[in-house]
Amino acid sequence: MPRAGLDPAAVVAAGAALADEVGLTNLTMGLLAERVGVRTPSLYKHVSGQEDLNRRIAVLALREAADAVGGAVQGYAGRDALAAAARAFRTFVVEHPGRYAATIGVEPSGPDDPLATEGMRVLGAFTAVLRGYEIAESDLDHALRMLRSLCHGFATLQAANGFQWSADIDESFEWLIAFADRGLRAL
Amino acid sequence: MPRAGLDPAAVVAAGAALADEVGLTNLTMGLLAERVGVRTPSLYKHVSGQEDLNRRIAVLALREAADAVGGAVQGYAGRDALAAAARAFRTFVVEHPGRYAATIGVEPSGPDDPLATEGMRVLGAFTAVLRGYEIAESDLDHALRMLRSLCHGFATLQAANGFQWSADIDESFEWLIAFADRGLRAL
DNA sequence: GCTAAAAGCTAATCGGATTAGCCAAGCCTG
DNA sequence: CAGGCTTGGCTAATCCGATTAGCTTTTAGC
Repeated sequence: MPRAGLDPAAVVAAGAALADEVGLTNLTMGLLAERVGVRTPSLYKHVSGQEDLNRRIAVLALREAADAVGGAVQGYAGRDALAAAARAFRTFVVEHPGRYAATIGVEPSGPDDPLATEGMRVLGAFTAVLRGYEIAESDLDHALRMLRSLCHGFATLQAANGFQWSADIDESFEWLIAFADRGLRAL
Repeated sequence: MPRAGLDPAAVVAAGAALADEVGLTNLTMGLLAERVGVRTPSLYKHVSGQEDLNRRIAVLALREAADAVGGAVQGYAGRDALAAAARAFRTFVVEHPGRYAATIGVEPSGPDDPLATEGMRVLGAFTAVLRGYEIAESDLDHALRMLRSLCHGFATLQAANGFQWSADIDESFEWLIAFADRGLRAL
């Protein structure tokens, strides 16, 4: 019986991929074990359980989201930066619904928790976008929360297939970006 | 052994209440059975299983949300209506996080599904709000999605304790309402 | 080559969901 | 008011996924 050569990172990556494919709620230890070519109990050599797995997937997701959003914003400012960030975020959520779902509801245990660190990086990327607008210091937090709510809400609704009707979803999202941009410029 | 006098509605109502208390993910058939004073298998005389229970809780939640938002809007227009609707929605989600969570990810089986009906009622309430603004027909759907994303995103982030930092959450929400109002009036 | 930690495995336990099958309560009819 | 049917509840049993226990083999380091 040759070793599978697993390590926590490989297990987590496979778990995240599987969550994207079958949905986080259908991600089972048995399914993941099968995917990585190992018997179920062997997974416990790398992650301490389902909760731990979920946490690690969440950290991975936040890191990737932060990279995506942060990278997309590079070199842009104002409306272009806003559009790039929003698009990158939504693309990430829609393409990786399972791992993004893992980030919802997990709470960092403290300021040193990687979960907190990566979460801050995502916020940092959006904060960078806001710096391109003339926003009063007192409005910054609120604007950040607005942006976050908008992106999170739209992306999760789309990922959950929550938009049934007529209008084109991409078009709605672009409309949303324009709406937010006008509002932010008017502050 | 006297009868408990249960019926599907009572089971669903208890399930929704329990979900709000302990979180939807911790809602277990055993816990619910205990709550309604019956042994676990007896629940299956009223709901066909966990998935069915979840669906029914979702229908209940959407009905209540539609009632809350629709009722709050009565007699108001424009910014007042927007504020009333948004506040009612957020209050509902924050006070009933469990049952609202049940609405996420469930898909109506068809146009006659009560889930679809009640969902439409919620949308209808928000659509009524938008009628108080001068919005071009072509912008209506987008504006509705924007409003929905904003409310859904903010409420779920708050319910998941997703806002860690400094600024006051209620204040942010009021800021959000004002932001949306200005944007909608500028259309 | 020797050894100990690491990584797999099988077997067993546990808990929650669900099903099978039995029984009593309540209602409706004659 | 008894008989019988339907309904709601119960116990026992099954199933499945998570997790733990304990054994074995690989393999890095000496």
